[in-house]
Amino acid sequence: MTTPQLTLYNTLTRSKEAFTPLDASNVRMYVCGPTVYDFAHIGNARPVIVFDLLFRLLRHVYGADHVTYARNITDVDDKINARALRDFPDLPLNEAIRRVTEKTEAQFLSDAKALGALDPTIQPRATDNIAEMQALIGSLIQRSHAYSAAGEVLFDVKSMPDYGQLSGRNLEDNLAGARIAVEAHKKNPADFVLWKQSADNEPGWDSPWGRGRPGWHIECSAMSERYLGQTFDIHGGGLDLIFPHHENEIAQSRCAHGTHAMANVWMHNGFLQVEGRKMSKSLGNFVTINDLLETGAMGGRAWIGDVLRLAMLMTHYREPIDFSVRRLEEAEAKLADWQRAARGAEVNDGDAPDASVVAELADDLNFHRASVALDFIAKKANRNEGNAKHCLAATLRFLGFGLDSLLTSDDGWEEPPHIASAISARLEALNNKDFAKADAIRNDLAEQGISLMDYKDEQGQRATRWEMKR
RNA sequence: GGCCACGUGGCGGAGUGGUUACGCAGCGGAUUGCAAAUCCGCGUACUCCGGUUCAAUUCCGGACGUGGCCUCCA
Repeated sequence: MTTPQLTLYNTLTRSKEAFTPLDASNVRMYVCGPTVYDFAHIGNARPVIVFDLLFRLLRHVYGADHVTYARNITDVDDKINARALRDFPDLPLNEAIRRVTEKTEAQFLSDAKALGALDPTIQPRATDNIAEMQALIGSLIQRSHAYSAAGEVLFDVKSMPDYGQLSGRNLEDNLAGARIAVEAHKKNPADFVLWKQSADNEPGWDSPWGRGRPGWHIECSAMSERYLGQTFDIHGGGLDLIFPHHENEIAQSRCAHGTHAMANVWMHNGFLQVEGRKMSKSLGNFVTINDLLETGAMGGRAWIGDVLRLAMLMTHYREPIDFSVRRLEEAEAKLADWQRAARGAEVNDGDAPDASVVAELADDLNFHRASVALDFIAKKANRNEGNAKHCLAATLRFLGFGLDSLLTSDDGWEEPPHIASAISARLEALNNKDFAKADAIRNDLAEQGISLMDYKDEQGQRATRWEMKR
């Protein structure tokens, strides 16, 4: 099989580029993960899903053992401290923080799994990489890219001539905004914190610059270096992270290592709105992933992870999305169509996905065009052409979708035996032309949420299959 | 105020300097005891105003609208 050429949009150059890994035997991708202080909302789900799709594609193209995907867990942050103090005021701070971060991290991992995302190769925690961050800060100071002032260590943006490349901003633009509070101890208003001192009631680690904690940007520089190297292939995250977070990561990593690039390709997913409005707690349209999976927060009912995944991927990853009930319904109907068409196929994990679907994804993750190709395969499967059914099933699995999640029920659900006996009783009634009895059985099952579909099997005999009604 | 995206038929959504995807919903037909599912067929849309061009939804300029960043927010 020929290896498809990947093309990816690079924020750094504002254009689509052919992708060539630094080392095809170890393709390396870093994505900014969650700060674990609260439930992840539906907007947080987008990068999880988008970069999972890219991870799957990279594994397909370069081999599953030749891709390293790191997604961090930020477990040191002032919002976490605030949450810990609020929720566990009676516990020692460190214990309270641990409660908050462990619980939130477990919730995030369970959400990601429900969304069909593979585990990243590595999920490093910030608190396990404090020494690496300190080493990086030390080398920035040594190279005169950072300085101490008022108990903080700050990055000196003026020391980096091409600071601002990713976001297309220059220091003058930032000044023009004039909304950055000019702090007297900074050489330049755009200088940002690498290390800050902690008060006794704040979490802290000993360091050459006193007991303190890292700034927000330094952790990603430290962890990506540790796990992926000083320069790697792809760095991803949400659009909002371009500035300042990713800009500052680049500044830290390149200046600390004296490299020309931190990552070759920078990818950013678009934002989403909910029912046409910006998602916010005050508008009452703030929905978490967990709300969608387990409550009636949208549309008065719960939605399975597969449906959320498709609803998210229906739109190209760089475009804005209006997340709505109608969108969820459409995704659900589409996925049910595919699952019906793939029904009964036996697939194994390694079975190859359809080449045309892969080719569409290879063009900057054009999932929508891939889904058009899937529709085409589904149509062939419904007409029983060739191996279309198997191909469809293998491709759905490759894309991270369940094969019968909408037709039966949640994983682990077992078909009650009475369904099979009711169906055979109905078939017997039908063969006796006792339609009243047959319809009574059908109605009875319908009330239990089971809908029936009659068809002719390969011998031309009447047969019936069932699925869950949603 | 500065910078940056986006604006396609009822809805979703790709793409293209001229032949005008595709899906959902809707309509018609086939099939079915009736349904459901499935199959076949049917829709000439590209915010507005200028400009470039033989030709613009597609390129350029402007307007309007929506959103993002400039505030450790995906």
